[in-house]
Amino acid sequence: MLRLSKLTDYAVVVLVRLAGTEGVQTSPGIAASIGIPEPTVAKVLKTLAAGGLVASQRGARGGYRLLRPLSAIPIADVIATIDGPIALAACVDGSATECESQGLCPIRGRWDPVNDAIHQALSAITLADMQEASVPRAFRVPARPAATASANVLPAE
Amino acid sequence: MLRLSKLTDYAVVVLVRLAGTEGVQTSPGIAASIGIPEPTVAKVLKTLAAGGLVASQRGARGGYRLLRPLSAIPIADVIATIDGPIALAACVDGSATECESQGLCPIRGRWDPVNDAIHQALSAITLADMQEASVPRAFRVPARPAATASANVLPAE
DNA sequence: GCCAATCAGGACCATCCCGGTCCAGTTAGC
DNA sequence: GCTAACTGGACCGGGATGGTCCTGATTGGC
Repeated sequence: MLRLSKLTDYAVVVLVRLAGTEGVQTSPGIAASIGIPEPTVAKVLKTLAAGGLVASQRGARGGYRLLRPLSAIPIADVIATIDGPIALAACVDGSATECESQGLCPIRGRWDPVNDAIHQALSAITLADMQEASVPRAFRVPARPAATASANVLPAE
Repeated sequence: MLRLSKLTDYAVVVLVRLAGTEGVQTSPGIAASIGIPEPTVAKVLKTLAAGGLVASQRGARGGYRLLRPLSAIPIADVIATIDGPIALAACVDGSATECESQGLCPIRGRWDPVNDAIHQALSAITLADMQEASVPRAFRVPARPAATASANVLPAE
């Protein structure tokens, strides 16, 4: 299934959401606007800040803001920030864990080309590619001030 | 981390090992030769047989044999057989599970191009690509009959 | 015709990792 | 000084994964 962590999925949503505004946005505000539990969003944002994808402003009236435009953020970066370096299996050069049967394993280290291929593929696609097209126009939030955000981001339903 | 299941890793090793002989090989024999617990190898082989990558011969003197040369088996097939269809996240068209906040999610369904890119990358690399080159010559088991396999597959070193 | 070897297919369990929550601490505006 | 917000850590439960075992079906040999 090639499982990608759910946190990474959230991160993409959060980043796209963050791109919709010019000022900083608080994690409670973002959480409310995308319908993800607040502590989880906070954790994602903290990780993204540590990874240098977003900037954090502490204190009152603080929040997070995007450091680069979506078009300059390949998904590989997001995945690497949240999930750690992109590597398929344990049998990769970087990993410290040696597979126990390495003396017998006939293809040890051979996952590298596969990893490279995947890394290339993921580096070629940016968040902007994921955002544009086929997104319902209703959700293209156009730089709305965060002030009243928590009140009316939810479509009337 | 983009975790790939360990079973898939085993499957690759098993398939490469299977390619080293012309006749059928039993699962205990393969297990002994690659240093992986026998029941686990049996499970992998069963799955591979169900997926059409190997053929099984039941009864006494039965075993498994490869159906295609390694060069005709893209890793995407192995992964799909063991781990299920290649899909990164839950937010994919094929998945029946709807993400609960789909009304709010601004990029729903947008993982598809990413999945396609990864699928292409994995389809372009075959098991032969992973086997050849940079493998110690000692491990290039040259079509050795399975009869005495369990005794001397371990290179003297 | 019987027996042994081997695959088939399931149930089953333990362990690890992930997702999610919470708390104490720090910073910055008012 | 107080409050709002980020920071960093610990913490815990659930689910998936890896691994084992058992029973049955099939085939070849004696």
